[in-house]
Amino acid sequence: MQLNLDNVDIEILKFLQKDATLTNKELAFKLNKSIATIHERIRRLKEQGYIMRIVAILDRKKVDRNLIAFSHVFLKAHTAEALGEFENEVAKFSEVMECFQMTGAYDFILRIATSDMDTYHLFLRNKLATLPNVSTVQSFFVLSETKSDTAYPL
Amino acid sequence: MQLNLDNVDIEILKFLQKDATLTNKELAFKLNKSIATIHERIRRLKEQGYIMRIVAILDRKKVDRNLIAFSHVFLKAHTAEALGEFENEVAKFSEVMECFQMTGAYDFILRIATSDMDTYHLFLRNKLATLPNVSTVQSFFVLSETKSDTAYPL
DNA sequence: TTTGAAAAGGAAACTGG
DNA sequence: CCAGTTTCCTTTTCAAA
Repeated sequence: MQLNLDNVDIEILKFLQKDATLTNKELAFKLNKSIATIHERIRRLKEQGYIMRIVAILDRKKVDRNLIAFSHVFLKAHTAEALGEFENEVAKFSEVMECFQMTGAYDFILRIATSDMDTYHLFLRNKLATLPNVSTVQSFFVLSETKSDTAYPL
Repeated sequence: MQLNLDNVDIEILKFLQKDATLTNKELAFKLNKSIATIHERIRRLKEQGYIMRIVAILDRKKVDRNLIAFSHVFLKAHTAEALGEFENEVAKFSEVMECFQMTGAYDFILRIATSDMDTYHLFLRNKLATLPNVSTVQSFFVLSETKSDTAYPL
């Protein structure tokens, strides 16, 4: 795939993926460009959808999300409606950070963030397992997070 | 767990998790507080580590990371050194976005981002599978991303 | 596209209430 | 915690190359 980006764009994206509080002035200095050029490049990168959003990343342990689980879910029915309804319902649960439909042995992988094992258990029993089409759920729990990166290498 | 945060802090974090380009002035208006108060709250939230960093989230498909795989890795040896060395080596691979040590049937779950299946295959053969202690790798591929959130509910 | 410069607006630091 | 003020810095805009 050919990226529609030159070196300046790529460098800007690399920096902003790590630290989006960098000012245009700081980026201009790092990249030997004018402030106006940096400004225009970032405007285009947002307009064209390369940069989707700028967000604060929180320390999950400080906001009481100590337990991360990966839940592998297998459904009973596999019609388009069944899949779609599961996706809709599961997206409503605040514990669900991510939902992926998968190839292979499972239908979905969910990443669940809760405060502890008790809370996960309640989520599983009272929310996830009550969805009409859920057949089996296999849960894996994170012991430690070795690498956690939101930045794609460019 | 008792959070060390009042309602104003929580509202600020909710907003900044969604959009960190909001100005202090805008937040002050939304929360009916003074600009000075918002400024001081955010300073403390950063200082105390609630806000770890502010980053740009890119559209991965636009930067040629079309394939996401979850790779379940089982190791041969399970000594502290073996685990630690695997973690170190795997963190160096640019394709590895996340690495979790897990409970249950697998030792690690990796989230791998590559441009396509060929590239994943090369990564698996030439990088991951060459690590000395790797016993088995089971790969699951994302067909579609239904929910993808970096914001923890508060 | 890029640039420098000007205009507009926000952040930071401080006051006193 | 807030309103107001001053200073400084950044963003935004624009005409010209």
